[in-house]
Amino acid sequence: MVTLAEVARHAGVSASTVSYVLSGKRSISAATRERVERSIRELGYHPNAGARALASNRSNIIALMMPLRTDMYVPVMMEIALAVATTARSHDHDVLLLTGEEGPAAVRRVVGSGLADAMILMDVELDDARLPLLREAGRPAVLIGIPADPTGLTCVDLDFTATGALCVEHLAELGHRDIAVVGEAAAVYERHTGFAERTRDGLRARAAELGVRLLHRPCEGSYAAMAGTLARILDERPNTTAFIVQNEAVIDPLLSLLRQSGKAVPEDVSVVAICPDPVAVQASVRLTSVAIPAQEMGRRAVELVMAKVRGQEESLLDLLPPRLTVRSSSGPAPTVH
Amino acid sequence: MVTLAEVARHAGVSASTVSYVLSGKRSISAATRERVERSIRELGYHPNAGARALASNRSNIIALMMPLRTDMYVPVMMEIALAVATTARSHDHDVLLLTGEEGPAAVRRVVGSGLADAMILMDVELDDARLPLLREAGRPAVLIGIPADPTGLTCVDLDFTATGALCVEHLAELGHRDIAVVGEAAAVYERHTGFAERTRDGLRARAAELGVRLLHRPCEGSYAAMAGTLARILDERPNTTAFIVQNEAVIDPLLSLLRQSGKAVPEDVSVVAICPDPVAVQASVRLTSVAIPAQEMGRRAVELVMAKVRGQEESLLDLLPPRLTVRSSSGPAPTVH
DNA sequence: ACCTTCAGTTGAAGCGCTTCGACAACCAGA
DNA sequence: TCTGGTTGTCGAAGCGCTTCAACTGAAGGT
Repeated sequence: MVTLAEVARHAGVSASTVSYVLSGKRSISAATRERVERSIRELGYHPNAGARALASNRSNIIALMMPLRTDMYVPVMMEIALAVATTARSHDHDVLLLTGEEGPAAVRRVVGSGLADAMILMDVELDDARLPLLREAGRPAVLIGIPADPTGLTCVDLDFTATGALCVEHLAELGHRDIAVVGEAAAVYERHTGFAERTRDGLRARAAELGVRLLHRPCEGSYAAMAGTLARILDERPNTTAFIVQNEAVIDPLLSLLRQSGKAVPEDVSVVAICPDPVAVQASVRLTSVAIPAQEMGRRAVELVMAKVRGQEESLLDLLPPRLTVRSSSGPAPTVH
Repeated sequence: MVTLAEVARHAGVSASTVSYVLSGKRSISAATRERVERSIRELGYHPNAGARALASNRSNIIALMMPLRTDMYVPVMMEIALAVATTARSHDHDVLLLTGEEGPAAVRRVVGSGLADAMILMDVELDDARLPLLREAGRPAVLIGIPADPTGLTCVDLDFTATGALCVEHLAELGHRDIAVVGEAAAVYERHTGFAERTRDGLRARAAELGVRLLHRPCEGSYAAMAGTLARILDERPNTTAFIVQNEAVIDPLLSLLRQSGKAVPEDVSVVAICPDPVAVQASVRLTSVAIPAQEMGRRAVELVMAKVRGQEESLLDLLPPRLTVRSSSGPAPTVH
C-alpha cells in the first residue's frame, strides 16, 4: 500500500505538504500542487481511511439506520437508501447500512466507536426507542419521519397530514361524498408509525370540515386481503364513490377487483393513491396520486446532516408539501338517478 | 470519549492487557479479565474504530456494491442487502453501501483506502467492468451473480439454468406443449445480465429436449407493457397453454389480463413464476413458483467472504439448486376438442 | 534601507489502538 | 536445588494520517 510519506518523497516535499494539498486547508503554490498531484496519480495513492479517521477524528461515514419491516412498502425505503448513498458520495462521505436487528444499541455502538460522523434514521415511530440515546449522544442526526416529540431533533418528511387533506379535497371538489380509505397494514398503526397516523388524521379532519363521509380501513398487502377489505367497505357503505389507497401493494389488486365487479374507473368510482410516481403510472389505470418523494427525502436528509456535521444549521422540521397529480383515475362523482 | 488507556488506569492494568481482554489473543487470568470488563462497563468504553483499523490493518467493514437499476426487481435486492447486513453483524462486521453511481472506480477507492476488508458485488454482468479491478486488487470478494468467466472468483447465485429447465419440466409433465415465457425488460438482456440469459438458455435447452414449443418475450414492468406482450404472444401462438413469468412486476397484471380475457387459471392456462415466495403467495392466485432465495444468497455471500478474510476457503461457484413449489396456478394442459 | 506581512513549507507531536518481545512468577520434573 | 516450560502481564514501537507552531523568503510599505 502506498503511503502519504512515499508520495511526499516521490514529489520531493514534506508529508504535511501532501496532506495540505489533499485537504486544501492551507495555500499551496500551483507548482507544488501540480507535482504532488502527479505523484499521487503515478503511485496510485489512496489515503488510508483508518489513519485519517484517527488523526482527524472524522470518519467521513454516515450511518443509515433502516429497520426492516416486511409490512412496509420496500421500494420507497430502497429509493431513499440509494438517494442517501449517492448524495453522501457527493459530499465525500460513505454510508454504513444498519438494520433494526441490533436495536437501539446500534446507536450507542456507532456513536461510541466513532465509526460514523452522523446518523440518519428511517422508519421512525412516534415514541421511538432510539431517540433518547440519540439525544444524549449529541451527534449530528436527522430523522426521516417525525416522532411525537421532535424538540431538538431535525426531521425530514412528506407532510402526511396535508397529504391526507389534499386527497380528500380533490375528491370533494369532484363531488364525492362517500370516500373509503385503504390504509396500511394494521400492524403499522399498532406500532404508532407517524406517517400512517398523520395521514389518517389529515384525512379525517378535512373530511369533517368538508362534510364528507369517510371510512378508514387498514389492509394487508395481499390480493386476498384487498378483496376482503373491499367487500367489507362496499357492504358498510354501498354508496362509496371514491377510494384513497395508501398501501401501495394493493393498488393493482384494488383496480383489478373493481374491474371484476363491473365498476369503471373513473366513471363509477374514483381512485387516488399515495405512492411514488412510477408506481402511479405503471398501474393498469394511470392513477391520480400524491407522490411520495423518496429521493428528495433522502437527498435532503443528507444535506441537513452534513450541514450539522459542519456545525451549521439548527434543528428543524423539514416538511415537504404534498403534490397531487391528476391522471386518469379520478373524475366527477356519478350522479344519482 | 473514553479511551483504552483510561480503562487500563481504572482497572489498574496496562493498556495491552485491556487490548488482550478485548481480543482474546492472549490468555488472561479470570480475576484480571473480570476487573477489566467491569471497568469497561462502568466507563461505557467503546474501542475507537479508526485507531483499531489503523493498528490492526482491518476495518471490520465489508462493502456491498449494489448498482441501481430501475428496471430490476427491487425487493429482491433489498432482501439480499438486509440479509448481508445482519449476517455481517453476526460476524462483528458492518456493511458499507455503495451504489453503481461511482462506477468501477469505487472498487479502487474502497480497496485502496482500506475502508473495507472485503467486497460483495451485486447485479453482476457477464462482462462486468468491475472484475478486472477486483482481480488485480486481490481483496477478498464474493459476487452475487456469475460473470462469463468466473475463474479465480467466488460466486453465489441461484442456478438459473436449472431454474429455467425446472419450469419447463414441470409444465411439460402436465402435458403443456406450447409455453410462453414473459422475460425481464429488454434492457436487462441488452446489458448481458447473467441470470436472465442463463434462465433463457435453461428454458430453451430443456424445451428442445422435451419437444416443447417455447416463445420467449421480454417485457417491461408496467401493466400496459404486459397487455401488449400478452396480445402479441396470443397472436403468434394462439395455442399457448402455459406461461412462465420472470419479471415479477407483471405477475399481477398478467393474472388480471388473463381473467379479463376469460381464461381461467389453472384450468385454461397454467402460470409458473420465478420470484420470492412471499410474492407468489400474495398474488391473486397462489402461484406455482421457483423461489428466489434472496436471504440465503445474502447470507452465503457473507459467510464465504468472511472465510476468505480469515484466509480459508478457495474460490468456488456456489450454485443454489432451484426448488419448485406447486401451488394453485398450474395444472394439466386442457384437452383439445 | 528597514521592518512588516504573508504565502508557502516544514518538523514534530500526537490520534487510540495492536502486537511483539521481554520478563516475572509460578509449577513440575529431575 | 536447579532447570525448563507455562502463564499472565507489561512497555514500547509503531500503524498513516492531521495539524500546530515555527520558519523562510519575497513582496509591500515607509
